[in-house]
Amino acid sequence: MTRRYDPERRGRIIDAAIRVVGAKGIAGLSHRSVAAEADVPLGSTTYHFASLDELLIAALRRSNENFAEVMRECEALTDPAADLAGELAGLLGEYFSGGRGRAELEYELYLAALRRPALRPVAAEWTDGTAELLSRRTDPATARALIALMDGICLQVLLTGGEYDEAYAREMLGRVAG
Amino acid sequence: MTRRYDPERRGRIIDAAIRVVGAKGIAGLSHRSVAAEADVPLGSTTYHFASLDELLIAALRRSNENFAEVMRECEALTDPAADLAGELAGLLGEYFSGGRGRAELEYELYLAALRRPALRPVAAEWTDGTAELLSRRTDPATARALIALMDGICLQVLLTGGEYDEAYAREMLGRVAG
DNA sequence: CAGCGATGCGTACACTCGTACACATGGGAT
DNA sequence: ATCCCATGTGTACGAGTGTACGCATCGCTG
Repeated sequence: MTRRYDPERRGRIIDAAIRVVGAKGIAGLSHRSVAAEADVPLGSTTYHFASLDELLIAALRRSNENFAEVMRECEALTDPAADLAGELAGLLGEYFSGGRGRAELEYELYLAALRRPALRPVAAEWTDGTAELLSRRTDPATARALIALMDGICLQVLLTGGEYDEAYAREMLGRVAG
Repeated sequence: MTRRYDPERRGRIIDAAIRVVGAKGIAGLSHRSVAAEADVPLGSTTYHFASLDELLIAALRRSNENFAEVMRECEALTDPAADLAGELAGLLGEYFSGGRGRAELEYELYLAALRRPALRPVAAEWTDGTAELLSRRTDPATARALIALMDGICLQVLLTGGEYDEAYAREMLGRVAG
């Protein structure tokens, strides 16, 4: 809003919340744990975010922006000559290459919308935004199905503790893309 | 394992846990809330399930059995003449027809494996079992992809608050099935 | 420069939770 | 018949939580 003594404070609290969720999961997220991680007093977190849901909304939105940037950087996605399925499968490969940590964190925030209606609009923003990005290469319905399949593949890896198989992902994404 | 004064007690606690998760989510699951729902004293829940993870494992396993039974009942899944994609899309239609409650509950238990390694083997059991069932109609890789796509479609419905579109699901499942 | 609202800070309270533990009881083994 | 242990019960404690509230401090506004 207007000026603040510490204009960065709100943002630093969001960053701290993301680190806390990454380290301890949403179950470990509390006003106090965030305050400690951000090195601000307890009252400061409750002032900027009246409820934990508000904080989660901000964290999910930032997480979405991070991923969206990764996809925008992938120029090949807009190149009509490139193999769309292969590009997407490669993207997921990079996504998992840095360990499960990042994927776990971002999916945990995303999946939190299941039980928190307040998060659903933000989750929908991400789905719609990504679908629009992919719509430059296919029709909207196919774009949504590609996202669904990517989500499902990631979940199988994350939930069962398996390994990501890029060739398999490429094959199946290719079938959907047609 | 051997005789108990109340041989049903353990089972009743699991049922109560499922009801609690359905009503308040995993976040609302505690030894006390389960004990109240099952109408047993607090000490009884901590005796049968040393940790909440143990209780979640039992609940997820029971939830899996419920869904597996639904799939077994669907004889068309083994009929080589039937349209596999159409059958699966119809199955999901029934799944959502009774409201979001049941799907929310079962997915919440399933997704809990993301942050609880103890649940991953149980989640993997479900994936493997379903894949095996579907393998009577296609190759194993395609079976897994069908499950992934179904998971992704369900998630899009549940996370964004949208409606389930059976025709769309059938079309996309058909592309994967080939 | 005076005042006022936004922002920041510290503390206290009521509540829930997991856990531990002492004790009761019934059933199967010897 | 006796004993032992799995099972069942009640209570207490310490830790952690959300929330509220009073006070401090800064910056804009008039």
